[in-house]
Amino acid sequence: MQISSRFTLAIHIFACIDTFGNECKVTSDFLAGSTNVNPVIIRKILGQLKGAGLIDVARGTGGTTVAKPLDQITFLDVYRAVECVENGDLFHFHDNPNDSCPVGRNIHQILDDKLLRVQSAMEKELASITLEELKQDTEKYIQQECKNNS
Amino acid sequence: MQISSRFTLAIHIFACIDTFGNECKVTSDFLAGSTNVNPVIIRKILGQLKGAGLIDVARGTGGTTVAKPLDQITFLDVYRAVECVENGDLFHFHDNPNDSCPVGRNIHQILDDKLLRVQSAMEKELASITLEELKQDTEKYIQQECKNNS
DNA sequence: CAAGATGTAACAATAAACATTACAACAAAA
DNA sequence: TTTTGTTGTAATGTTTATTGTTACATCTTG
Repeated sequence: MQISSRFTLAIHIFACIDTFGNECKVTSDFLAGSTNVNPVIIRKILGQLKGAGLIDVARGTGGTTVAKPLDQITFLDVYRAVECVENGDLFHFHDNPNDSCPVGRNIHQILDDKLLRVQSAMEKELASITLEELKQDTEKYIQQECKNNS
Repeated sequence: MQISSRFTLAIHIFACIDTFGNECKVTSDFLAGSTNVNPVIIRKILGQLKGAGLIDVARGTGGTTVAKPLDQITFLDVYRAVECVENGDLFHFHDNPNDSCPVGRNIHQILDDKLLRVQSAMEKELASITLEELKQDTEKYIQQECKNNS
């Protein structure tokens, strides 16, 4: 299965805060409009991002802001915050390999480090992308679009 | 969500062929025993591996063999064969970002290449592991176990 | 032909994602 | 202080993919 859309949603949320945060209040309804996803789903993701210390959400009055400098938040932080994979493991292992078979008994010994290598390679790349880069690119593409329409 | 256990099952299957292929016939029932997974699930995976040209399955008589030299099959080949992710995309993107929002309209432009970078890093690592390495390690750990018991 | 496999269809069970309604708790402005 | 708009969250439903299971036609060889 694919990695939950919670991740791309979370990134989309940050792009919205970057773009609209100065002009207007970024509420869960606003984000629901931009992403085309139910506001309650958005609020759940906001809760996870808040729990990870990446954003602040204003109770009562409403609105979301980023809690840390953008170059200090990576895609990996976001990925981990929204818990895309259970237990942090990218690969789902079959549950009860047969203990009385030499292969079944040793399959974890054999495989686990290899799977971890793959997972680490992926996470390393996630860690190399910051929200600052996201902001730069978001501005770039939106401005490009403006030029094309003038 | 995590990547389907079809992948680790497929690798487990190859480890069994490596280990038992010379001594006995590796049938779907045998593999079901070692993995502790239903034979029909095994047969479906065997069908996918066969479709990708990685193994031969003997109709009627039964039994599975590897179709290519082990150092010419990578974990990536196996991963792709068992179709762990839809459409080949590791990340699930929310379906209909709002076209009338500047961010919603551009989110794919902004994100797609970054997601691809991450996916490629992961696939590159998958491609670096061969079934030859798997076989070596399988033998190693099983022999280690024998020593410990003597 | 008989025996033991594979290939596959059909259906059930489970689990996670995502949607939706509803409402209490909250903070600020009127 | 009441109103207004928002967040937090529970409860429930819908959908989709996974995995399990039964059943049986098909195949190969002895």
